[in-house]
Formats: sequence, C-alpha cells, structure tokens
Amino acid sequence: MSTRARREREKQRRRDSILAAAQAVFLEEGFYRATVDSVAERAEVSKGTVYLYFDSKETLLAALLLEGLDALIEALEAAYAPAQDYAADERLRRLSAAYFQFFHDEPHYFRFLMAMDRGRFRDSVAPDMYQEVLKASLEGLSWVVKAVEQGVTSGLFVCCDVNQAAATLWATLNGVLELMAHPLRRDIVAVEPAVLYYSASETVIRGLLARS
Amino acid sequence: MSTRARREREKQRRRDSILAAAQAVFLEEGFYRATVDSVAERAEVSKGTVYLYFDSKETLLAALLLEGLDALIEALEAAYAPAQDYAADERLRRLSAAYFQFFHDEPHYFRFLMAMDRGRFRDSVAPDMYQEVLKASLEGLSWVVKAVEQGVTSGLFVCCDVNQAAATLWATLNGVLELMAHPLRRDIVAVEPAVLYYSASETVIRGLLARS
Amino acid sequence: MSTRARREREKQRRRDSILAAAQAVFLEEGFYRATVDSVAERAEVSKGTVYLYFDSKETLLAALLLEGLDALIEALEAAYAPAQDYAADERLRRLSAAYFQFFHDEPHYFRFLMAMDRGRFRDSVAPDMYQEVLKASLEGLSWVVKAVEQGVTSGLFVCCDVNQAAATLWATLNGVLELMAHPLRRDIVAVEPAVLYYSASETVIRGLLARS
Amino acid sequence: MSTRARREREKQRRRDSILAAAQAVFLEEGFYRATVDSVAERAEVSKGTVYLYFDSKETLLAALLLEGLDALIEALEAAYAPAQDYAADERLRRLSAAYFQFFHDEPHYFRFLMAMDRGRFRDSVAPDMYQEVLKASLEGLSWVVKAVEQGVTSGLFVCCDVNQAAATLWATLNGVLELMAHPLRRDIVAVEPAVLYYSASETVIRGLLARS
DNA sequence: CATGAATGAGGATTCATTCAT
DNA sequence: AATGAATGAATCCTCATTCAT
Repeated sequence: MSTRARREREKQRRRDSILAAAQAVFLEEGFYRATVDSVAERAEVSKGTVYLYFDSKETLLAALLLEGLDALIEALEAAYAPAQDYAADERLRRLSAAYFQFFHDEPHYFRFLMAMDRGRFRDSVAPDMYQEVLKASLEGLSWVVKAVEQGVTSGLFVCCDVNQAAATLWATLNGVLELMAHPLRRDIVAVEPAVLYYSASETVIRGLLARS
Repeated sequence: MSTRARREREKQRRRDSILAAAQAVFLEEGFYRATVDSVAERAEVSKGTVYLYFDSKETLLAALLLEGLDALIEALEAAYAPAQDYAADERLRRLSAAYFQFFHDEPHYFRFLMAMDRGRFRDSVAPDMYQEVLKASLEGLSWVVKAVEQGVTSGLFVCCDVNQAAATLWATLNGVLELMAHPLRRDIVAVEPAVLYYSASETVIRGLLARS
Repeated sequence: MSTRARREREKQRRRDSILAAAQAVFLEEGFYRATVDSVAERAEVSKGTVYLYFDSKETLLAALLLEGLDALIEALEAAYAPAQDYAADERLRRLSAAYFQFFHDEPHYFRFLMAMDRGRFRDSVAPDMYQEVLKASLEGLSWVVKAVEQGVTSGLFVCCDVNQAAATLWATLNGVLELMAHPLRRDIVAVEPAVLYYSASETVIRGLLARS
Repeated sequence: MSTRARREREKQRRRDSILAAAQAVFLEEGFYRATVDSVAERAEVSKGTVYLYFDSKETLLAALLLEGLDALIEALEAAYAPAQDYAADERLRRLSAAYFQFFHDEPHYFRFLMAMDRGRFRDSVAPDMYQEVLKASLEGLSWVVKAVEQGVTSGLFVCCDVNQAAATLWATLNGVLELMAHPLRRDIVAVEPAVLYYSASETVIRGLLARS
C-alpha cells in the first residue's frame, strides 16, 4: 500500500531533518556545548522525538559522521574513476582535489571527524556503529593506496611502502585542512587555503616521483 | 625584604602545582570532562584557591598552552641553531625532528593545542591571553620560514612562496601527528608513527628541493 | 451472530494476554521500573492497544490484583470445604496451607498485593475498582473468620473477638510471607520459609485453643 | 579552636535537617514519587547541597533507615532491660510493646523498612551501607532471640528452635503492623490496631508457653 | 591568603499518555 | 479496532563559580 510507503518516507524525512538540525547546532556550538534541546528546537520536534530516532547525543554524532563518510567515499571513488585510464599522479591529484572539494562544500564534516577523538566516543556509541565508522574511514584511504600502488607498479613513483606513502599524502592534506580550519592558525599562516592545499599536495606528489 | 621574595616564590610554586595538576587531569579526562574539583584535589589545594590563581577553567587551559608553546619555541630555536652553520634542508630536518621530539615527550600539548578550536575558547579567555597564544604560535612557525628562506636564497629549494612552503611542511607534520594521535586512525593507517613522520617529512623536503 | 461472539472472545483473549504480559514485566522489573512499552512488547501488541484495554498503568495493576484475589478466594473456599465436616483447627490449618500454597505457586501476587500501599493507588484507580479490591480482600478473610467462629461455637477455641482472632492469624501469615519475601530479611532470620510458616501458623492456632 | 567545632556542628545540623526533610517528603509522597527537589526545598537548601551531603536519593533512604534502626535497637535493648530480672514471657511482652511504641511514635520507619525491597536498593547503595542495614536488623531481632532462649532455658517455653520461635513472633508483629499500616486493610479487619497488636502478641506468646 | 560549603542553572534521558491515520 | 509516532513534563544528577569565614 502507498500509505505504508509514505509513512516510511515521512519517517526518513523526519530523521533527516533531525540530523540536519544536529549538524547545524553541533557546528555552531560545538558538540559538547550543543544541547539536545537546541537540536530538537531547530528540527521543530520535541525532545522526545529526537530520542525516538537516535539513542543518544553521541549516536547523533556518529550518524552524522557516517553520512558524511559515505558521501566522501563516493566522491573519492568518482575521483579515482576506476573505469578511466589515468596516470597515478593524476589520480592522486584528482583524489586530493575531491577531498578538498568535499570539505569545501561541507566544512562541518571535518570538524565532526576530528571530534571523534574526544568524549569517549568509542564507549558511548554502539560498537557496531563504531566499527562502521572505522570501516568507512579505511575505505576512503584505500583509494589513495590504490593510486600509489599503480604509480609504484608503473615505475612512476618510488617508495618503500605503499601504505606509508598514501598515509603521508593523507596526513598532509588533513594537516592543511586542520591548519586552515582554525581561524587562529589561518591567520598565522597567512596563505590562501586553496593555494596552500594545492601546493602541499603538489609538494608531496613531487616527493613521490622517481627522479629522472 | 627576603620575606617578600619568598612570598613571591611560594606563590609561583603554588601556581605551578595547580598548572601541573590541571595538565594531568585535562589529559586524563579530556578538557570537558575534567572538573575543577579534580584539579584542586590533585594539586592538594582547595577549589577556591584554584580560582584565586586562575579566572576560569578555560584560563587554566590557556595558561597550559602558553607554557607549552614557550617550551616548544625554545626547542625549535635550539634545533634551528642560528649560531651554527647548517644547510637549509638539514635545518628543516632538525626542526621537524625537534617538533616530533616535543610531542613525543609531552604528548598532551598536542591535544591542548588542538582543543583550542573548540569551546568558544576565544570568547572565554581574556583577549590578551589569546593574543599571546597567537604570537607564540607565529614565533614557532617563523623558524621554519627562516629555514625555507635560507634554502631559497641558497638555491637549494625552489618555490614560489616561502610562507606557503613552510606552511606545507608544518601542515604535513601536524597532519601526521594528528593522524597518529587518534587510536582509531592509527589503526587505519597501520604504519609506525615515527616511521610515517620521518617519511612524510622527507617527502615534503624532497618536494621542495630543486631538481638537478 | 457467531461473529459477534468470536469478536468478544478475541477481545477477551487480547485482554488476558496483556494482563499476562503486565504480570511478567511488573514482576521482573517492579511496578515503578516497568514501562508500558515493555508490557506492550511482551504482549506483542502496540502501546496504543494497551491503553485501549486499560486506562492506565495503575489500572493494569488493579486488574492483576483482582484476578489474583479471585483465584485466592477460590483456593480458600476449597480449603475451607464448606461441604465437608472438618474441625475448626483443622480448617485453619487447611486455610493456612492453602494460603501458603497460593503464594508459593504465584509469588508475584504477594508482591502486587503489597504494592497497593504505594503510589497513590487509591487516587489513580477508578473508585469502583478500588471497591472491588476491597470486597475481594474481605471475602478472603471471611473464610478464616468462619473457621474461627466454628471453633468458638464448638468450644474448641476461646477468644474474646472472632474478627480479632482471625486477623491475628492472617497478620501472622502475612508477616511470615513478607519476612521471607525479602532476601535480606530471609538471611537475617535464617530459617526455612516453609518451616517458619508452619510453625508460626501452629503457634497461633495453639494460642487460640482453649486450655484443657 | 571553637571555630572548627562550630563548623562541624553546623554541618551535622544541616545534614540532620536534610534527613528530616527527606523523611517528611518520602513519607508524604512515597520514595519513588518523592523528588530530590522537594527534599531540598523542604530543607530550605539548594538541590546541590543535598548532593553535597548524600550521594544519591537512595543513599538518603539508607541513611534514614539506619537512623531509624539505631533508635529501634536502643528501644529494644531498653525494653529487654538486661540488667533487670524479668521472666521470659514478660520480656517478650516488653519487647513487643516497645516495637509497637516505636512505630506508633515514628510510623514512617516502618514504611521505609518495607521500601527496601524495591528499587534495587541493594544495587544502588554503597555495599557497606547495605551491610550496616543488615547488621542493624539482625541486632534488633537478637533481643527477641535472647528472650526466647531464656524462656526455653527456664522451662517456661517449649519450642524446637529458638530462631524459629523468635522469627514467628517477629513476623506476627510485622504482619500486624503492615496489616494496620494500610487504610484499605485496616478497614477490612475492622479492629483497633492496638487491640489487634496486643492480642496477636499474646496469642503467639501463649502458643510458646509450655502447657502445664 | 586560603578554604570549602553552598549554589542553582542547566543537561541528558525516560516514559505515561494522546491522537491522527 | 489497532497502531505507533509524537509529546513534553518530570527526574536525577553535575559542576563552574561565588563568598562568608
């Protein structure tokens, strides 16, 4: 029956709207200072309803994270473009650009990702949710690993360990993003985020290239 | 009078012991979960005394930060070794190693530095304290900038913008540290922190080198 | 029409299954900690349905009680055995044994009966339901009163007031049951429940007997 | 210094006033319905202060209980009158009367004692507090046991097991108190509490007496 | 200076009950 | 009749901060 389908859709919509509200509130206030009350108010539902859809405040964060990671993974896969025929360095550039784009479009996710450290996230979220976050994170990195592997195989890159090389690029990009995420640090560096990001990415890629 | 001097010294000692207690507690519990009570207890003073020496919990964090930054700046200056005659790439390697050493020896400072983002730090700390943190951070980075400048001048490095290059290295190093700071992420990457740090640092430095 | 009859039967069955679920849940969790949600879940109906059959959580308790009391009254009547020719002391022994048996078989009812004290039971249950519980309780006691009356008439017992004597036995039995219902108190007394119950019952009956 | 002593006294007074408030509120509302807010309000302190003196709502109950038990034990000891020369049956009568008197003077304690069953009391109170309650309860009963022992030794009573006999009397008295504690049940029995209590007590004592 | 008792504004979470479908 | 989503008041407890001594 269509009634049931509509119900389901309504439910999903409600869930999404709560998630969106949580995102906004967490972003504005920070996770700790944010209150479930504000989330409920923002979503225009009662506090009880929030708990109807999510077990706890931390679960809300986890769901937000997962959603973001899924989108990111998709973006990275599209950037890698398995079906296309790209050179390894080109792939890294594309992945790097896609990562930047993602955080440019949805700057909050970066914060949420970083917020995982704190608050005994691991203890307060259902274990399977934690595992999912872990799995998703790994999956994101795996595209970078693949590209580096291709480069090593083709002789374009020279490096001792593929994981290490991929992690270096990843760490660099994250480092730039974090550096630029904070107004204080952005002021210190006094360089345009996009420019620094691009230059850092290029620097690492150049570092990987085999010298002719 | 020596009475006065002793008084002063006593006061300083008290302040330091509170700071040390705060450091331990913030590290163990995280800033938000930590309570002023625990800090007071750890420092073996009353809660009121903590407020006698520090305006607020956040001020405590700022003081901790500043202390750490001072130590870091000293370490970086020593690594740069203005009086010595080092090549630019060597200087970068030394700075990079010193940075790693610092966070290896005092892993909490990294956390505190990162914690500055959150919690409306800016709003809840006296403006001059905030300025001081900013100044200190800049000072740290300036040693890296200096080394890059030397490299460009000597023709060892080739890069369009000195600040950019320095920030790239800085961002990379921070990125690795952050990546490795979180157990979850450390698991994902599956590389030894020290190894990744060294390799990332080398990769960036190589990326800066002028091709022969 | 038979359709109507079936409907009626269905309804009764539903009601019974909710009641059974409530009994189980109240027993396991205690009345206050139990949630209507768990009752509904256990009964495999929706929460709304529970409220369709019962006005409130407290009404559920009252219905449970009434059900239990009805069963108890039947058991007591059977023990008294009006059609048989028993001596008064024998009747008291039989009633006492039946009471014990009842709470042995259905230990929860004792708890429910005791729970009536608390929670403004009187205020939150429909007055007629309260009256019914009262009536049922009286009816149970009346069998004891009858037996004592018989004993006094036959000269076996000597006592000033029949109600008093019956209430004494009743109070004693309840006292033992309550004493033994709580693990803490059971530990304190360090006597087997059945043994204490029997001995207490005998002691009171002996106390009623006219000295020869 | 007297300052310190006064402080200590003030603290004790505060603690007592909170305890008294809790007693009143728990009595009026029942433990579950009572809120810590009301206790605080009644004691004319802030909610935080209540938690300064007591760890939790349940701890408040335990403290109340313990206080009551201590008073009861004292009353029982006085009734037993170790220094005096009483016959065993007289001692039981005195103990029984003291018990009644106690609950007549402080009717709430009976309720609190009974409330221990519920609410996972054991789990939510510090283990040592639980042990104390247990110990105190045992101590109360021990006076009855002593009196029965004396009776058996002197040949006044005849019974197989001293503990059993003591528990029977205890159970009976508790049973009467409980029976009379509840308005509903009091109505059913239709006998004056004091009268029933006395008669029940006499009945059990008579049941213990060796027949001449 | 130092203390530590007192405060009270929140905060996360629960759950009986209602009501539109 | 049955559902189950939505509600929101109510609850226990925490903790940064103040202030009288």
